[in-house]
Amino acid sequence: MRRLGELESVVMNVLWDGSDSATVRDVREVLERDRPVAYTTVMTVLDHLHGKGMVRRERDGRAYRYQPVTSREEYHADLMADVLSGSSDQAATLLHFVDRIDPGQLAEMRRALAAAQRRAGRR
Amino acid sequence: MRRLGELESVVMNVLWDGSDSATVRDVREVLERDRPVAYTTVMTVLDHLHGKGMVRRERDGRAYRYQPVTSREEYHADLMADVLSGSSDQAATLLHFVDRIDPGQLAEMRRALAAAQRRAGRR
DNA sequence: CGCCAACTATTATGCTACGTAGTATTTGGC
DNA sequence: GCCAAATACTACGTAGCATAATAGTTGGCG
Repeated sequence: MRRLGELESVVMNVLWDGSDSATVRDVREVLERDRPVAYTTVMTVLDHLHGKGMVRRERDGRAYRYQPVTSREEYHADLMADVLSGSSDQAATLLHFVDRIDPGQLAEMRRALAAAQRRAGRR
Repeated sequence: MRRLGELESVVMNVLWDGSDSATVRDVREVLERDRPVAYTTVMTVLDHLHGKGMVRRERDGRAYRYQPVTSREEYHADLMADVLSGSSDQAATLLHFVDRIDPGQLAEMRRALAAAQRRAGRR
């Protein structure tokens, strides 16, 4: 999966934070709260994101409406799975991984595993 | 944590595959099996890796001997932990994550979690 | 039904990281 | 003390990203 640049991440977060699809104008309005940015800059970034398969778009009058292909959490999960699959010793990597994360996250992980097991059992 | 480039990854893998520390010459010899590469190129890359904190080095006569700071698996685990900590909803991310990995890895994860729990209990 | 504001498409420029390597300088051992 | 081998310094090309200007298109209103 392609890595995102700084502005690309910011734009994705705007889309993820928004309740539904957004136009270039919509995204730009949010960005403008922090700093000036040209309409075409936002447009180019959204076009890049579209090229990377991060967003879907559809016509709405003259404009496109953009929306994320995956949720923010799915995206992060994909990234994590990518890293793991790139490891030559996944078992060892997982051991180190659970070593690195704090107890709260460990508990979450146990819960997630239990849920996965339930799903697997039902199948 | 800094991301690695293509050649940087190759060089790290040479170090990780080697049993002990390696000089620029050593690394270059391995790389030359696949393609020609200048001595200074390897040197620069190792210097970059040193700058990124990926390798440690010590003098050995005129040369440096390089060795990885972390194991390959620790590195991958760090990357995964980085991605997770960058997520705003880590519980949801973990849920998706366990959804993405195959049953064998799930079993590994359960084992890793159990080991972590044992360690935590002993403390 | 034609115009124009709004939007997209195209093109361009600067920056940074990386890959690549040449040249200059240092140094350890014979 | 010399010199081969190593490092230090410098440089250049490429690619991705941030940024945006300009050129072209179009949908809806008057």
